[in-house]
Amino acid sequence: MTPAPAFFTRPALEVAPDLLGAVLTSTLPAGRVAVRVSEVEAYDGANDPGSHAFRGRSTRNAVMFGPPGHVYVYFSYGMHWCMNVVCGAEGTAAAVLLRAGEVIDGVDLAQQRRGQCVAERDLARGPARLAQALGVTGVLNGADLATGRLRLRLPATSADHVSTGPRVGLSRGAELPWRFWVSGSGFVSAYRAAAR
DNA sequence: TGAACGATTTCCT
DNA sequence: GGAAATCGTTCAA
Repeated sequence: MTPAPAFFTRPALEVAPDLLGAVLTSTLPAGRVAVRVSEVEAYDGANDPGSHAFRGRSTRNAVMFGPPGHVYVYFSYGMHWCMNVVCGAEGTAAAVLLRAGEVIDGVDLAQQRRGQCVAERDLARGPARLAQALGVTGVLNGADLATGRLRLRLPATSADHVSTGPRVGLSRGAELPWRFWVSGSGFVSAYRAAAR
């Protein structure tokens, strides 16, 4: 089922676990790739020291403050793209980072983007890997999930078992258990404690 | 105007 | 287990 607009108009902490099992499909000139989401992280704008929006609105994070149901794509470490689903009421800057998933359609294209030697299990296991497998870059920043080249489909029933834990790679706010993943899934990123 | 660092990945030892 | 790659954003001066 395609989620109703109201699905996204909730706090990130409520939307995040509901996204587990959802299928994200990118339809671009190169072809179509679909990924079943197995790991996410919640970011709660103004109150969250780990969020890009913690210090207020800026050119980069403007999309987070916009209407929910859109995609926030950012450039990281000078070489990687990562994608979020904007949620919460407009102006709240809440978002959910898609950290990992399983490629269930368009495996050939995903492998072409990621590299022929990459194992199928590793095609979208990690936030930057997931974005690369789907062909997501900055040009899709702000794209609307309802009408754009990216579409989201919710599972008939929510994930059976959900695990929670600390978020990955943050120097601040890392103690909050705002990471969610499908228990026992092999398509989950490897945890690494924040550097520093 | 400059310096530090990051919601990461990959390759090396 | 450790470090490099690489650049836009942010913060300090």
